[in-house]
Amino acid sequence: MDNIVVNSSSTARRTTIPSNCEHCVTARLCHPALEGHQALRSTPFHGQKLIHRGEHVYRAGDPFLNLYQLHSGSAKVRVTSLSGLEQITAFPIAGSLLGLDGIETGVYSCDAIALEDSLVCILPYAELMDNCHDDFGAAQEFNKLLVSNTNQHCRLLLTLGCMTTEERIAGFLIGMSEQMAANGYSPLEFTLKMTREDIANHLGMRVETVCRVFSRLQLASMVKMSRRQLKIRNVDALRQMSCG
Amino acid sequence: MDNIVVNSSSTARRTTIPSNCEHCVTARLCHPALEGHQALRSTPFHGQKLIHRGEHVYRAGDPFLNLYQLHSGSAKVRVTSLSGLEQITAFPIAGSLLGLDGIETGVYSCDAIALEDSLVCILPYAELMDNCHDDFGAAQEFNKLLVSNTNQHCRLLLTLGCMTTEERIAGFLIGMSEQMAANGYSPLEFTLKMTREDIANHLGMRVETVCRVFSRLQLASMVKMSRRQLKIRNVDALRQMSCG
DNA sequence: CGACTGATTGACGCCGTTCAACGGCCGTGG
DNA sequence: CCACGGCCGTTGAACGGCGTCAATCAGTCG
Repeated sequence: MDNIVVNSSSTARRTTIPSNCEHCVTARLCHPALEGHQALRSTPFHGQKLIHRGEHVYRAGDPFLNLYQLHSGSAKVRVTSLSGLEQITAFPIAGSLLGLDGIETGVYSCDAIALEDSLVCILPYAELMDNCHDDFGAAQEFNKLLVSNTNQHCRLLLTLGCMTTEERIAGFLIGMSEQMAANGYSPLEFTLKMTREDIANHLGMRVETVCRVFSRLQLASMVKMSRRQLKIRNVDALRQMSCG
Repeated sequence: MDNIVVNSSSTARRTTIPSNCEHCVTARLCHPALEGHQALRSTPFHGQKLIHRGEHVYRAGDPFLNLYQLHSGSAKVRVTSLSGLEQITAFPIAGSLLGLDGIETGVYSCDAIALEDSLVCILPYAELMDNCHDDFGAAQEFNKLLVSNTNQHCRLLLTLGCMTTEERIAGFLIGMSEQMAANGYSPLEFTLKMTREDIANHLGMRVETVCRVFSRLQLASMVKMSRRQLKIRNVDALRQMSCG
């Protein structure tokens, strides 16, 4: 139901609504017509954009105009303090909505950076708001989406505030696994698209500690890792270690 | 402009719109009529509720019906994991809106607990949504409010992920100070309403460490503390220590 | 092929936790 | 009113987990 079609670069230049979007998780927001509301029957399609690995989807400080839905690929969302400290707050994958942080002030407060070549759908916020204006159901869905983001951050706060490094890593892997499953991929075998450095930053640790924990998990036969390729051998043990 | 009238228990049983609310930060959401929109001219007032120190405003797991605006007093918002780990995500004070975490699933995901006897305004979510339906400006304000919440959590993530204990405490005090200033209280002299334990939990530390850092700050003449009464002696040093 | 970035492992030291004891404030009840 | 008890806050000493520094290795890209 939530199937996301995998990146196919041939769709990068389309100017009509991609047929993929019929199965898209937020299709109702993009194209309310699909839901049979008497609202806008059709929403202009504003195209997709190919973001290469390492490039920004948007930057902190840029004027907030669009939301971006990750159609394929993956990214990291990063917040930076005045003094230059950086914290990665999320690793969105296909289906995720990016750019919400700009809603508060009209300026993005985070950076979103592609972890691999990724395709994003451009959703002009003004038009999305128009849709919400006409389709109150969509507006309420949108509210839920905003709060869902907040609640995810709460869980991460709990991780950073209360857990040991082992628990953080275990929880991180379980989370990634579930995210994969929710998108129709294998939950037990996938590749981590981010560096150890990124993982460390996200979890409030150092690279070396991340490596050491990975080594220990491997020694305990809970996972098998070779570079970024991951195979989970004992989900239950991992889940137990992650503190629920 | 953002003045919040201090708790007066005589208002606890009012059944009409309290005159205080004219200056309330979210008055537009509660009472859109005040903004001259052609939407609802008047919104039913659903009363206030006195919450004693230590009592819950709402509990995780309760069905989500109302938002609560803290009219006076203060609270802590806490998220709890399945395994019983707890993390305090915020210390809202007068003017803050509580209960947003329930929007995602229709069930509150956090606990909100009063730190002192506090007065909350009850805002039935359904009626607030009705207002937003009729007054699209209010709906957009509400979106900003939701995202503002998320962005605050991002800053806390940065604190927990990147900062030393001293930087966390300094940042915490600066934050409290600014919150006080924004509400018309003295930014340099106020009382912390939460326990050391609460502060420690919020900042991902232990009580003993919190005490030790406080002691050091006092030794350095940056603050003067006696129990929960706080006087800031050197804001600049504190702000610098807090890592911007 | 060579330089560079990312990943891994070891040795060491420090910051923050843990454990323990004490002091002080406050609410309660006599 | 005072006496008591419990919670909150503070301080000390010792431990240990994780960060720091450094060296090595493995891919990757020019």
